Amino acid sequence: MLQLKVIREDKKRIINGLRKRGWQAAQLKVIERIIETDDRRRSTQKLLDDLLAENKVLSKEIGQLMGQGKKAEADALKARVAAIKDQSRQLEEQFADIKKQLDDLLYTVPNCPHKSVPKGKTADDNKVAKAWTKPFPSLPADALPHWELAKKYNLFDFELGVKLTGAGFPVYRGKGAKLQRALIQFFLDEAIKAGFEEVIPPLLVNEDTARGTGQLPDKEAQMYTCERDNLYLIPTAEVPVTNILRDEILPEKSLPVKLTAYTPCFRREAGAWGAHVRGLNRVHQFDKIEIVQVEHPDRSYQTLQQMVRHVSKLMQKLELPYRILLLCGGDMGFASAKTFDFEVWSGAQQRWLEVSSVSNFETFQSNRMQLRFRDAEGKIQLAHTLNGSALALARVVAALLENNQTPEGIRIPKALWKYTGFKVIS
RNA sequence: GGAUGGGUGGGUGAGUGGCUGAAACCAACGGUUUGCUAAACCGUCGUACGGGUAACUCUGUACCGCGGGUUCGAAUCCCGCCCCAUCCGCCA
Repeated sequence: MLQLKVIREDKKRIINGLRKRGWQAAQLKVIERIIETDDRRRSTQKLLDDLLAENKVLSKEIGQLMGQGKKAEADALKARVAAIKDQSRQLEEQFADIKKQLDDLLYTVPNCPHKSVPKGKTADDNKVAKAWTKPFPSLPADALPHWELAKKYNLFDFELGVKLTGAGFPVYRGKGAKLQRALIQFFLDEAIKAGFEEVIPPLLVNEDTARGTGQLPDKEAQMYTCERDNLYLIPTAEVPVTNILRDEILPEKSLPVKLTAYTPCFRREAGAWGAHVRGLNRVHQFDKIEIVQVEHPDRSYQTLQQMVRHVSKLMQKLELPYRILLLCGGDMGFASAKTFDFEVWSGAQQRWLEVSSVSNFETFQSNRMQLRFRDAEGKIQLAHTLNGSALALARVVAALLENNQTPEGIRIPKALWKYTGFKVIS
């Protein structure tokens, strides 16, 4: 969530930012409400603190009087303390109430877009940051979409997944499974080469962790839950990996923290089913390699660019036609200040598929998570968090299969040969 | 799942009702000494939210797993919850 201090001191910038997300005057009123509520919180706290301070002093006096055997005088003070207590109880309730109101309001405000983020409402307003200028792969007229290719070459099986679990849980098999594993290994190796430390986190997380990265309360419906144990299946490795640093105060010299993890991701995608979701285009369980960085605020936008370059390199090595979009305010995620999406061209479907999203969250996550560092002057500041998919598998596989189909079989890009052990699927 | 023992600052760990935001030690940081390193010595060394200030200093409150209760006063006593460790059972 946004920092109160920033909302108060930088109100204009925040309001302008929210306008870029398409916020109207009526919605923007929440900013004033937040400031008013915070004013009430402060004045209530002052009253309460003063009362408690008096209480403390009197209590000490009573103790001394009792020690000296001056019982009558002590009793007189006790009466005053009792009155204070009544009052402070009331104030405490008020204070808790105001604080809750304030938090509830803060939870409704998304991150303020960076100044370079274009204004816009929907995906149509996104800017192409890097277009694909080379020709698309030329496929035969009877080119098959990946779900047909999967049947033809026995690579994965949706019906079987339905039998075992339900729709959206594919079973990969044979060379399809091997390809999956090869990609995971390839992506991890590339991340490690780029200086990320690999971690293998739990796939189930507790409530605090889900709250830390903002899945709770914003995206609760997106997650699968284990109610009995009060745990959540992770929708992305971002959740456990970023939370590794929750409630930490890092020394400045340890920045940036660079972590990577391969995990399956579980998403309910409730209500998201419609056109264009056949095959691997949208599934409930998919594999993803995530890269996470915790960075000094002064350097986080350089770091964002560096992460974009890393993902670009992956695309190039896999010989996939891709483009990079700079998301407009209205299409950005709730927590993000700036996001680049990567899309690969899916030859047989003749459409772009989103395979990566690289974002700078600035202090939006770290504020909620209390992820801080001690700067050169010894002051404690919130760190910036960034993350990106590098890469999400299912759709990459879809594009790979479709784009590389030939009459002789499906060509595997050279970069993967040493991982797959085969050059063609036939 | 059953039994027992625990949760205190970055770590170890003392603390049973007021003198405790918390001893001591370790780690860390700064300094003295030193040719360098080490050792020794000195010093600093929790967080959050307020008030005040031009600013540093100053100042109030809260926090000893979480929530509630008793009391003039709670890290300390009582109740509920959560978590952890060990043993047994089960098991990859």
